[in-house]
Amino acid sequence: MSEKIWHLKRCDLFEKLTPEQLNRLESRARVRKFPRNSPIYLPADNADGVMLLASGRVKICSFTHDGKQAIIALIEPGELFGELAILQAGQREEYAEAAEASTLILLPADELRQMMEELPHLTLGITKLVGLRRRRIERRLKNLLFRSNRERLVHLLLELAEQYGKRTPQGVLLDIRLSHQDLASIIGSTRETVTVVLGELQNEGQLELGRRKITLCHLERLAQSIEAPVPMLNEPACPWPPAPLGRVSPCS
Amino acid sequence: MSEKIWHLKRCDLFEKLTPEQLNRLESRARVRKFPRNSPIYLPADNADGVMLLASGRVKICSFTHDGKQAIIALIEPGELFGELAILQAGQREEYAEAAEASTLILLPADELRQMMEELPHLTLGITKLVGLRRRRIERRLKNLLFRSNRERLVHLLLELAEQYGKRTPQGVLLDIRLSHQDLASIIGSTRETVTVVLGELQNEGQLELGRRKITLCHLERLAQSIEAPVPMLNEPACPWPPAPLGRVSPCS
DNA sequence: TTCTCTTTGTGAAACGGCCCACAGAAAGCG
DNA sequence: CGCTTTCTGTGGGCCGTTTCACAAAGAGAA
Repeated sequence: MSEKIWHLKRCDLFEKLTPEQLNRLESRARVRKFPRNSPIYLPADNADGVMLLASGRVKICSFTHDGKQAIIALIEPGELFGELAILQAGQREEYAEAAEASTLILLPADELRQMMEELPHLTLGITKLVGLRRRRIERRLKNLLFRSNRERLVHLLLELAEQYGKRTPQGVLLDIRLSHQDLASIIGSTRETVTVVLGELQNEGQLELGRRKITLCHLERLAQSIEAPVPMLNEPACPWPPAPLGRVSPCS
Repeated sequence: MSEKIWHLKRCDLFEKLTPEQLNRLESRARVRKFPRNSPIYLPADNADGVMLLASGRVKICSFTHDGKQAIIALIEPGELFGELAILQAGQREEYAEAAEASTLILLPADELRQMMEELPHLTLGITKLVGLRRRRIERRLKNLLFRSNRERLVHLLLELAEQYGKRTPQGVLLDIRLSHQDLASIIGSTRETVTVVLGELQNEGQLELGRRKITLCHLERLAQSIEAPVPMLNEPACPWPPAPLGRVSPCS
């Protein structure tokens, strides 16, 4: 029980709740665990709850008519997902799947709705969350329209760098395990094309490939090549990363 | 002044406000008119207000690196836009342009934020608005990924039918004047390709083309051909600017 | 370790869509 | 009313992507 509360408090949205409110939310929350690659919810399921990811990693996807999957978003621990259930019951248009073994906390939508009535601040927080994600998706839409596969891929890499990038002596390591197929599912391309383009970028010295591992050597050059702003990394430890002491990026 | 209130009350979001609240909002609102094709706001502008479209039609767009424009959304009278300014001041990523001569009401973001603090119901309404649009855009994203130009175009036509379709003896008329270039800007294609695909669809008897005018003859067949649900038309029993008196929709 | 499944790499052929160039038709504007 | 601008229609060459087929290497499990 204290475990649930601990996770709830970790989520920005709930950190300002009073202990009573937290207890109330906690009493109606349920913890569930999902093994790797198992579905968390399907479009056909009734959307009556919001999920808070405690640990693991979740993919939000939707099936295309020809059986491929499109990845809409990736969810990290501490993030909420399936939050549109608050606004509208019924069915979802997407499904969620555990990319890794995951633990999550289920919050009943009706409870949240009720709390939102009483706590304008909470509602505002939810609105911001929804709005932020909308902005993110609008940006993705814009970056998909009219752009070549190469440009889309580079855009994606920069986005991933912003969220998952860790500075290392070799460059910025994308600290998330994605296969080429996953990348293709995000940018709407094919696995082969992604492999080829990544290979090209490696030959150009812009990045280094490993198995399910990518290190960007020249963030600035990459960004420049598609006329995008250089992303600022969101590194957990030190907010604005003064490079590791005594180290200078070895990129020529 | 009563004109402003009249428009405010027509917006679902504000219909539950008390007269005092309405007056308060009204006193800080400003009316502005824009000629056809003039910019309403630009990405560089400070995002300090939300707009309510009173009459006309607005395009929400963003420029691509190579100078093309991507149309993100179309706004109809009675709809709010630029609403993300409530959540986050600063700059927008998109710009708005009057597709026709338009009148709109400017609501200062800080005033709205303040009212939202006091009126959970209003906040909930805004959240729903943002969420609804997010869902719409997620659907578009899904429909763009992995689909051919033809499929994307048909999808768009069906979407437009849902929102702007009017039944006529010949079929469902899309009651919105869009050029082939506009359609291309929405689905991320080229003007020529849109022209060709529309021509093909006409040859197949699926639709009839006029200048900036499209009539879908076989909604069901069209929907079937891309395995999409048949859209149900949202025919305004009482359209926003109430139709001129003595006029009845001529739908058979 | 050994076996199996996933992931990555590569090449050839076919196709779709883009770009460019041009022309007629309709609509707006003075 | 003419004139200009916008919109639509059409064709050909070209480049990027997909598709398919196959192979090797790493990861994970027993």
